[in-house]
Amino acid sequence: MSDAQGIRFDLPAPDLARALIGARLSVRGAGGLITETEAYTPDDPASHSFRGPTRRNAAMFGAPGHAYVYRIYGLHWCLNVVGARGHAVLIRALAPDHGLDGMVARRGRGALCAGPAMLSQALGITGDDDGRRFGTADFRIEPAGATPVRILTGPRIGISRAVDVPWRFGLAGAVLSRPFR
DNA sequence: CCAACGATTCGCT
DNA sequence: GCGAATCGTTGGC
Repeated sequence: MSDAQGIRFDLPAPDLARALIGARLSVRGAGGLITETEAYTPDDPASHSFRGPTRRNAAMFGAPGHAYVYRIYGLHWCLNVVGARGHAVLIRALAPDHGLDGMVARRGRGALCAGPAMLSQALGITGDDDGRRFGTADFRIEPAGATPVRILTGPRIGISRAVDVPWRFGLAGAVLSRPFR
């Protein structure tokens, strides 16, 4: 049949993080296959949602399938996909497959999408996208293909708490922010 | 109120 | 490998 199965967003972050590996993210005409994700849950000390709703993390406590975009180090933006209430998945890397010209224009020299802030810059994602719903032509995530993919796991990057929890996921052999070991 | 610190990246050594 | 950039959020007094 022709009905395209959409992604089920209403999941605990670790499950959604795995499901998003190999899915296609498209933002205003640019995007590609998601190759690296990290999961953050409400009872996770490393998560922005750990201390309950605030102005910044409001989207994490909103409806599933929306974006949570936050500013890091006062200068970069990071994109998350909201799952079940208080759960979110950080998109850390992408294998670009369309809209390359725009990405190059926004990124300049260097890797395009091999890190959460690089990816946001390449796709033109900013705080204006915080709370936006995935599902329109200009802002969407399509499910991974039926082809089985090998998914690597490991500890998350750049956090100072719950450093050993293995909630980082990556597509084997793809562009990543850092290698898995 | 004020000080410290990021779910990072880039450039230089 | 190391440190600067840069500012909103957080946590302590």
